[in-house]
Amino acid sequence: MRRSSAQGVLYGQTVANVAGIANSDLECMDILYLEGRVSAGRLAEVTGLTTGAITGVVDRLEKAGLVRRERDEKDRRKVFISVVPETAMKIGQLYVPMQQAMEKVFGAYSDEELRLLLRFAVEGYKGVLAATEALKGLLDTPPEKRPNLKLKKLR
Amino acid sequence: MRRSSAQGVLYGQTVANVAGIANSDLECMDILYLEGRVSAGRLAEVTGLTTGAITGVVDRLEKAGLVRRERDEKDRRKVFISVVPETAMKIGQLYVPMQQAMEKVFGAYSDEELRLLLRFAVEGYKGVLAATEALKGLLDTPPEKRPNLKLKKLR
DNA sequence: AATATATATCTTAGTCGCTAAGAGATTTAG
DNA sequence: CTAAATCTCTTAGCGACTAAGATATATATT
Repeated sequence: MRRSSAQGVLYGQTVANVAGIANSDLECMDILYLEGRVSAGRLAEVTGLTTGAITGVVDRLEKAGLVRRERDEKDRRKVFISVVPETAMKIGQLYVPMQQAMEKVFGAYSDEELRLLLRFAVEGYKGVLAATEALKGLLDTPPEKRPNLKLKKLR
Repeated sequence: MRRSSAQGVLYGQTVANVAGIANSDLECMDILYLEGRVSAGRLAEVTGLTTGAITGVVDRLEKAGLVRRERDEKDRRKVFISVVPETAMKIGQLYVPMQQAMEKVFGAYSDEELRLLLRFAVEGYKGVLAATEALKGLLDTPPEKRPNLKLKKLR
């Protein structure tokens, strides 16, 4: 599964490269697909980038016609980002090979087996989230018991 | 699963950040763990970086004491990279939360269910590889039928 | 109402890893 | 025994990122 994950990252890099956008830009497109309309700050949160970096990401994506900025009328400090479906579709096409490959993989399982895989996917995601929390904890609490590499402070 | 994968990438970024090395550096450490002793060129191949970038990666990792360069005595152009286990272990410790979380997830399944998950992992990896191939094919064969974003040529 | 504090995004300067191109060293082919 | 191929490293320049602070708007305090 680690290998699949690594290979999946490579796939994404190729897509970004071909589409002529940066990796982070594509990552943000992905989030926008998954979460829909999202504020700039939330993008920073989810990607782990600074808000300054997100400004750059959205600038590039907007110039490429892939997303739109929309000021929130309720809270005029906020900027919502939303994908422009017609343009974003072109990038989506580059994922067709991946989708087909996955359909083929999943097609080999019975409904009951798929239920197990779904359960695993959900539980696995919870696990990764828990691990992320635990890592943060590991970094906050124990002072000097960690690998004494030169630690850079965490954002 | 896409979400898990994205979150896993974030986890890795945090690890790299804390360890004071670049993302690509950590990715290479990962590959070195999985594949053992590997040539600089192979690292470039697997990561999708240029050989020049790999030189930088290995320079930094070597300076941090995480890997060693070894010239191949059979073919003296080649440079093999291998991890220094004692030092690399310190980074490995940062993956303990992830390992524990995964053990917990997998612990909830019977042997038979685990066999299914293993089968899925193997087939899934094959699928991702196939998709990568298909993507390359998609880029080579049809000339102008692709998303007409400004295409950067592929490495 | 007026001021202070907090929040959300953007701006700027500087840093760092990456690519492209080519150099150096070694191996393989003709 | 020269020529071409292969592998790594070097160099110059570029572009995305961070850190810090500026700007604009919202919320809390008096």
